Amino acid sequence: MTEQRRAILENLAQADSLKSAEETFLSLPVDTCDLVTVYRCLDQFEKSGIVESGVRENGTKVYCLNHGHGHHHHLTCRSCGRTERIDLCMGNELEAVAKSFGFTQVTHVMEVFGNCPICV
Amino acid sequence: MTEQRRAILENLAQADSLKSAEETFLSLPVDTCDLVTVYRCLDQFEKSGIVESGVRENGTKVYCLNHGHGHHHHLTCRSCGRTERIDLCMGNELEAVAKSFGFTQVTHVMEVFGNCPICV
DNA sequence: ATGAGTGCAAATAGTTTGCAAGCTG
DNA sequence: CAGCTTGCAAACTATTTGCACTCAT
Repeated sequence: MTEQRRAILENLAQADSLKSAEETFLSLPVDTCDLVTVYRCLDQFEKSGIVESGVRENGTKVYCLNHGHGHHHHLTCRSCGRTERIDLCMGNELEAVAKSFGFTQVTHVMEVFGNCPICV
Repeated sequence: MTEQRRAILENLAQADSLKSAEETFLSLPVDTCDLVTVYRCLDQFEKSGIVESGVRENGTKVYCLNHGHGHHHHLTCRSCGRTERIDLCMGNELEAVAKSFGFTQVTHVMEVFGNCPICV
């Protein structure tokens, strides 16, 4: 556990919405670490289950801390990026269908987008 | 309706799985058109509702013809790209939740991934 | 002929990799 | 000390943009 990793995790902990690697990097105190390091850390955090990830409409990967609250999804404002947590998920049903096709190691990505009330 | 567009649509019509712009381009007869044209056409087809799009795990955008069968999702093999259609969708529930947060113009992306029986 | 559609080149965004140097345990 | 971690530079992938040219209507 290095200074950089601690900083990244702290940053994510305070975030109220999902952030991309670059956004995380930019919201870190200057010279905390390199952007590449952020990519590498987030990637690793995800693999070890410390953070969860999602995708924006354009494919950008975004991350949030996995507070142990289990699997969930997000509703993201297209315009300001603000996010709300959504607990709806059909993971089990999906897994069942996928298994009926013989697929294994099933995972899914679901992201909901809209324009939040503030952004009209 | 140009020769290029017809070719792209025909190509999509024969495809048995979702394809990215580049994959579509590569499966087209040589010199049918430029890769940029494929991007532009797919983008426009999507806007006019002729095709639907999804995202791969890595964020790549993929497309398939919208046969008028309505909104649906896909189960994609991580390894060979083969896809199966999934009719499960909680679009309405999501929309309801989103609206309760005051969000408008709600859309969602959902993609399911796994390893198909052939690819182990 | 007029505007939509196209090709080519170049720019951009997001992400990954190689490698040498630095820190952590 | 050994190995994981970092920084920097550079490569790469997917996608977008500018602009002049061409084709369909």
